[in-house]
Amino acid sequence: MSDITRLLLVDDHAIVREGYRRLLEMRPDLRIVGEAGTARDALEQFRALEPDVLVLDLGLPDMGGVELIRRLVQRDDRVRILVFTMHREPLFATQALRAGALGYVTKSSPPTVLVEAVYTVAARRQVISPDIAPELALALVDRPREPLAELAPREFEILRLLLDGCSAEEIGERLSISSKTVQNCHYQIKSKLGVRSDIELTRLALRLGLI
Amino acid sequence: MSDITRLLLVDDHAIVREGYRRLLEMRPDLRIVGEAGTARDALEQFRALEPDVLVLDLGLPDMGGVELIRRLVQRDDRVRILVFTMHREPLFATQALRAGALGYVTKSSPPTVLVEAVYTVAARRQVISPDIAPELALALVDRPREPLAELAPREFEILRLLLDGCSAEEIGERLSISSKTVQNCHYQIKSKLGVRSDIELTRLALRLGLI
DNA sequence: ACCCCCGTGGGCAAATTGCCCGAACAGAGA
DNA sequence: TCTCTGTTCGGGCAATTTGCCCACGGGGGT
Repeated sequence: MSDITRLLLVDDHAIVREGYRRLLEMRPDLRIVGEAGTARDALEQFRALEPDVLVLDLGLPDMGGVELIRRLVQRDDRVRILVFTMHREPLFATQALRAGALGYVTKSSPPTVLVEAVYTVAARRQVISPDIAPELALALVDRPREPLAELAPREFEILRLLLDGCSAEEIGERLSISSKTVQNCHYQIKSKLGVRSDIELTRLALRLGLI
Repeated sequence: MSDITRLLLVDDHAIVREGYRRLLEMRPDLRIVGEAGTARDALEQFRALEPDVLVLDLGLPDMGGVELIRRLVQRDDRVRILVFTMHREPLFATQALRAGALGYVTKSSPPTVLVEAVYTVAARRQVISPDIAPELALALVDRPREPLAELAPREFEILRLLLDGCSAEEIGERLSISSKTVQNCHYQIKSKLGVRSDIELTRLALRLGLI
């Protein structure tokens, strides 16, 4: 095994990606071998390049980040994925880690935290950025059975897109599934969370920190 | 006046800020004189440094970005502010531009768009990133005025009941009107506020302080 | 082998939305 | 007074969505 760690960066904002690309490239033992702005692109490049670590932002335009993690893990459960995102909510972290990510670092973290986390994940060890670790721990202790835990990964994914204001058709297009499936899922979500209107759904999501 | 343009960067994600700091610093006639991660910090540094252009991300932790723009403009209406954000929604752009920002560029834009926009704003000219310009124009043609002022008193009343989670029938009973009238009203409200779903409606109400 | 959950979608009645319309009723102004 | 304009109230009706059913295929567990 080489002593150079090969990275694939996935982030839908090209400028932001360029930014931390430079940050990571300053390390002589890290090499960025590819970049992607969409999940489709990421999957393709991952197959072609076989990077050691995948640095992934959630919220890609064409597929949820969690969904992408699931697919990659399904293909090879030894993939090393470091989630690097702006989302500070414990829910996102738990979803991502449960899906198979090895690390979770927020974009609010100081630059060194990201760099260190890349090395940690490369060594197949788990890491959570310290700024959200306490909340994450508390959230899991306080409410191991919060309503959102009832949601299947896919439902969680679709919920996020719905909360972003996407229509069923838009979501169907992005995820390459029928809009009917999205509508069914929408119904399932409301059913599982015990709300009867989208307004109540949004307010619940607000209370749970999803917005 | 010097031919060097002095910039102040405001973004709550240090890593992201570092990223486009480097991008902008590659231009010899641009100089980043300061950075801030909070609105309070930004105000303080703006007073101290008097930069030519302020590059601002919306969604600071301590104050809304629009509110920060308002305060800066109130102090000196010649400030040159370039909003640089991930938000692609026309609502954010209109709010920011009405508050007094000179430019609005999304983080989905290619790097060169940001750089060009900085020069444009430095020259006191307005700029909108081309990826959202069409939607923004259409949104303004459709609804040129302040959103909530458009609502008739009755519509406002019904809006509040809707936001409380009441169904159309419940509201109809309570107000002694037909549920059909409530539904029509519901539609009128969404139309006037320019939202397409109840989820967007709820989030807009949230931003406007109705919840 | 078995079962169960998950993701996927068809089907279909019931409800809601989107957008048209008109009536009743005010207050404002010529 | 008589129009003009705006608000409230609702009917009508097509198009869409919701609520709830079912089924199929695949993975994982036991």
